[in-house]
Amino acid sequence: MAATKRLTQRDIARLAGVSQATVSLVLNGAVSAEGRIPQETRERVNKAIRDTGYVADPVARRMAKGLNRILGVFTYEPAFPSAQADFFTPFLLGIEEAAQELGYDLLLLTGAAAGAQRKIFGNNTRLRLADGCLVLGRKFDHDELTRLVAEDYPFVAVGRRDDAGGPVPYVGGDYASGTAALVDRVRALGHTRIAYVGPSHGAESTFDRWAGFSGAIAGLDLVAHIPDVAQPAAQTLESLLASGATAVFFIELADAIHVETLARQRGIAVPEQFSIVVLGNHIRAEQTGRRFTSFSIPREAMARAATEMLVRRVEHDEPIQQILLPCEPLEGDTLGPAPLTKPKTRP
Amino acid sequence: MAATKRLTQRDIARLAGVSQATVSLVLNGAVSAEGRIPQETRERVNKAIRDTGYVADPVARRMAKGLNRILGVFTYEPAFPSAQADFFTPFLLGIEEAAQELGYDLLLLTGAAAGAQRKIFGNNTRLRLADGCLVLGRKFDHDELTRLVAEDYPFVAVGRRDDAGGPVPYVGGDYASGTAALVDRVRALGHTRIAYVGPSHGAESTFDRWAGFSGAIAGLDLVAHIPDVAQPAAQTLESLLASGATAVFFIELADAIHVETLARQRGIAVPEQFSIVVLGNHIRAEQTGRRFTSFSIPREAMARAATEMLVRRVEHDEPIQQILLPCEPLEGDTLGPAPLTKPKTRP
DNA sequence: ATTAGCTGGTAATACGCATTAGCAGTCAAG
DNA sequence: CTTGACTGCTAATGCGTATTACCAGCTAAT
Repeated sequence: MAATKRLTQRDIARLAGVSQATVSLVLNGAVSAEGRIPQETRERVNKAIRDTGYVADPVARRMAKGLNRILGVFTYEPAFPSAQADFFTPFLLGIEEAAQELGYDLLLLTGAAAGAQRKIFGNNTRLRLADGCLVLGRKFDHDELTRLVAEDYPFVAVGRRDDAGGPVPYVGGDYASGTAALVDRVRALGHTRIAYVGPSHGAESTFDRWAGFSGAIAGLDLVAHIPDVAQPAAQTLESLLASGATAVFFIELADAIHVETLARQRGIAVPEQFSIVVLGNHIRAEQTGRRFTSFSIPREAMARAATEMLVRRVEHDEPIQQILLPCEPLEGDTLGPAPLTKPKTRP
Repeated sequence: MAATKRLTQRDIARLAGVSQATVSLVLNGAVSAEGRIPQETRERVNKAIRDTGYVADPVARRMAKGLNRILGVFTYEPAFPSAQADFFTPFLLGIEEAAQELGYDLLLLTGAAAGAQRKIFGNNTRLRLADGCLVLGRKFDHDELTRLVAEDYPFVAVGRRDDAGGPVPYVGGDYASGTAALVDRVRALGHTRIAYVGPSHGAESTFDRWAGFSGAIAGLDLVAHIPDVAQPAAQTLESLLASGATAVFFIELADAIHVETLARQRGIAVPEQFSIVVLGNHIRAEQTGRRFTSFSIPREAMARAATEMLVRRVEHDEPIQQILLPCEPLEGDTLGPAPLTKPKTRP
């Protein structure tokens, strides 16, 4: 149980009867000194390495070279609590897979919590430990983003982000097109009076949905827009019915569930009398027993793409890119043809 | 958009009109030079730091001091795929929380995958980047464990582990006692003929359950032991019924679910005619609609304790410890009093 | 015999920080 | 006015690696 002293290249060098520099050269394939070191010497060095089980200290490596094949992962909310888990898990999965394939390790920046809201720039920002960083979260801190951009530290956001003193590199989901496609579908099914439940501004993801929506509703009547998401379902349902809408777009799955449940209780058939569309898929939606018509968010693919983009940025200094992945429509069973008689409008 | 060159202490020193050493001293609270640096100088340095947003490079820090407040997390299987997620998530949650409280960041060692099975010791072990490491997984590689122990690298296993050329530091669940307590409960309910479905050896967790089981069944008849877990439920159920057992212990929740479902289909009431006990709780068990009698596995607490132990080991060179946390019984509704007439034994 | 070119290496240095030894200046005591 | 203690700071060094510049020894060409 002899406390094995840390092995260094110097130790290997001594064993192999060469210099530390030679060990390093052998270790690194030494392109610049390709034919320089004969097979025999390599053998001796490699033998010493094998015998001792030496591995280069990654810290020193990074010190010397400036890179360490580590990607930071910053989440604006703790990643694992079950409340968040459903949100982050697919992203983390994609990141982990891509990182593994690319030979990178992941540094979870959990330490830098400043009160309730997490901060990238705490006193002790360890961000720099990593070669680059992926940033996730529902809501970003704009000032921090600005600073990240300004410092031109290599990072990639998962999810589209507005400019922050410059373009932000990201991989997001094309919510706007996804939403627009659903609008088209609704139109094709004969609906003319539609409603929208959810804010039209706020986070980028919210904004994009509204943008896609409002850009696609030509020829349709937006008879109700209920921006307040938190209000009771009964009230929402009342407003919707009163408006004469036959198809409603929800930003929040939760709202859709409440309203649908309530509608069913009141004997209003979905989608026969009333169609519901949710703007984005959500894990655990199946539990409700109802498969809402919506579009898919390719979370895993987004994360993978973001990771790969980050690595390209780190390794090849690739310029900033912004990518939106398509969000395919999900059939579901809450969108049907427009009813011939509008519900409750002609008593 | 001037590409901000990486700031170093030398830059700060220049700005504050002091030496790099002074900056470092100010930065580190400098116990040894407590009163040595006057407030005024500190102010100047701190101002420069504030103005520039300087943060010390953790790599250099680690280089110089040997520690960097990073904990490695090695999982023998990918952590986030949903199949595994249910297994790892509670652990990761506990680790993340504890790490955050203790001011550590987490390094996910994903990179060193060698084929299907992950390896701690790849060519390029990055393990040492962290101050210490937590090791998780259903199945450990014994040789790697041996090596970890031999190198006396600070690590802690989550889950009990057999000696590997020396005691392995771990925080585990006390499956043996948890199992024994369930056996006692079964006995107290009047059962005399019992069965066990699952192997008696293999991973430590399996072994412990069997050990707890076989050590507690004095006075009971073990009328069936079906070590093969993968066989069809019908066959298992046949064997169990044929044996005349009135209470069955399952290692695998999945088996229990299949058998219970089948039993119900055949009109055999659980637990009236037939009691089922599962050795350990499992996330997502609720989805089956049946709450199986079992014991809880305090995964989050285990992970927290392991993290704290690791930090003590790193910071204070604490000697190796082995801790088992109690697994409390879970009432459930699949364990009842022994039936007066054994099912199907007297046709 | 001198030079040029090649082979097989090595010495030296940088990376950014922590830490230790020690230096110049001041002030009080002797 | 010398000594000693103290104050406020800095120079120097080490951590383990990657990399560059360079050197010794040899051969082949001039």
